[in-house]
Amino acid sequence: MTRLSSYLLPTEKQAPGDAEALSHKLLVRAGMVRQLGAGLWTFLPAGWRVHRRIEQIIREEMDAIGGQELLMPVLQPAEIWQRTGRYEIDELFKLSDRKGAELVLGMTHEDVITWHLSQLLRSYRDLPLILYHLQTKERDEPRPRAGLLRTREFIMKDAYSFDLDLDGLEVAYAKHRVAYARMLDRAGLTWYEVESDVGMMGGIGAHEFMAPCPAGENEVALAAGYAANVEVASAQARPVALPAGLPAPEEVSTPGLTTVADMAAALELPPGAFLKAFPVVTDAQPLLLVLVRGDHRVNEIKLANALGEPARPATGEEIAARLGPPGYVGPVGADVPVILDEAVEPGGAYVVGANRKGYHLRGVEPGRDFAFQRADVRRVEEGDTIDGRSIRIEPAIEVGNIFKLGTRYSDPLNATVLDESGSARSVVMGSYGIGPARIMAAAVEQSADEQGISWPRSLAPWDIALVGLGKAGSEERALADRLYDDLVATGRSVVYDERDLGPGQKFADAELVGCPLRLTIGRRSLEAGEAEVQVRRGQVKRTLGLDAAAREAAELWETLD
RNA sequence: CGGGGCGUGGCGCAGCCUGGUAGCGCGCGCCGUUCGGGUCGGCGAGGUCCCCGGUUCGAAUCCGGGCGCCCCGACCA
Repeated sequence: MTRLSSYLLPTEKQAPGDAEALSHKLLVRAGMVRQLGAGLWTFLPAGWRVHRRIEQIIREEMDAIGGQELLMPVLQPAEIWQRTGRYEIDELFKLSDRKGAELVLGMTHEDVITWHLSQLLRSYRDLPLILYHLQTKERDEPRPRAGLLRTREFIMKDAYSFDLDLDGLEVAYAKHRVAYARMLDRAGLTWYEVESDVGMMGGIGAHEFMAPCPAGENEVALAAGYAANVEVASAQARPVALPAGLPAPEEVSTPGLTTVADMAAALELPPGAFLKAFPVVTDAQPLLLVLVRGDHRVNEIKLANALGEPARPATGEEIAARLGPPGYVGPVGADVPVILDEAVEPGGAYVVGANRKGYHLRGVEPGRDFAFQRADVRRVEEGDTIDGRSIRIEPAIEVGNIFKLGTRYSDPLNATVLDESGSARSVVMGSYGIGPARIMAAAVEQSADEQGISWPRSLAPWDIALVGLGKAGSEERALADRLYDDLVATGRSVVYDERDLGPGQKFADAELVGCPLRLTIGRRSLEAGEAEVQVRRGQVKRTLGLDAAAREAAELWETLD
């Protein structure tokens, strides 16, 4: 029985003043969620219904690939995280109990599940295994933002696969890709799977599932047949018109010109005819010079992947000590290794810093005038191409991700099995996460309109909203009461608005909350013997004969997205 | 962590500069009205002005410290 007169659905005309993202505004206005603190959200009854529907879709698809649901604690011994080397992660909440024992709040569950499985797995005959749970995660985010999109506490479905070898992992990984595709299709999202960086999870391969929308905080590079997180994307750069070569580099006076834009204007050359120098420092290298075209940017993740270790920008002192004045740094005559981005033409004549304040060199040819190592370290740009197809970059919400972990966790936690020959082998693991609240926010972002939320059929808090007009106790209300019973009898979930409010408010609320179908009973229904039905998406209205209204509405619901 | 903004009834905001009875819209309660697109009228309730300290006869307002929240960047399994 869901009658709005006694249901906690606190709708608002105005969004919270500090809300920015569309999903943030609408989920609050529609009475689905309320904020408790930075990155801390309460799901109110209607919002929790949506969350639970998403969880159910996830469960069904996990079970379909043989996943077994379990439940692990949020509160975890610190020791396990110390053994895997993840205790130092800043986002990990740390605390101690009354006896002084150190604990953490789990931000994910690789460490715990691997610790368990290290005791439970004995033989290769125990494999393969897929285990999952839906459990709260706690993360001390540097900056929670955008309502449900980045929170400090959230529920995640995380799954873990255990196999004897990499071939087994590939099978489990492929199963999850299928399961995730089904989940997101069933949730009614527009989404794509992209190549991604492995990040702090460690491991040997990863994909992300992205739902494009303006509030997304990830950037995705897309071309026909290609999709990648810009963190790892590669593409063919747009060609640049380079000036004619010179027999040798030639110094030019460029006083006060330290930006590519300033120099491009002064020398009347395109920005792509310059080489920007980024001095960086790594554990292994005291100083490295990274060169990219003037119209390009260094992608620090791709750089770290190319170097095999993270790099940080060199300080002004480090640059001055080994090269020259910051702003005029260049590779010619520099006694440091040079990484040259692949988008730089081998025989081209470029302008570079002269390592002397107020001067640059022009006509510099990589290879002739300085030695280098090649690497793809630039960020892809809008208009780059892949096999001739132009790429675009758009924001997206990361709703899920999957990782090939390998033995990143089984090694330190001694999760081994005996193989057929009787020798111990570390199990090969995969890790698979998906966030119901992000799916919820993405669904709002992707399908809302001027009137409010417009849920995909599979996620709506109720299948049908029934609006009963007229005064309480009126004839049309009695009619609406009967239709409510008929609708419930069809098996569809129904929210019945029998509040003592005017029609405008009821319609506005119904559209804000966004159930896929709305049925209206009013005086008109009495006179004409029909109910009005409105499809939320597109707000198309038609009338149904009262006798068959419930059945026909249920049938219409079946046809919706 | 760097930069910016905000904190005043449930929600959205004004008042602060220039110290002196805390205001507006929405919402809420009651009465009447209306009942297919946020109806109209009347009456009414509701606020530690984020916290602590200081200045002052007097602080929402000025000063100091703290806390909280939002946005941009950094960061982000």
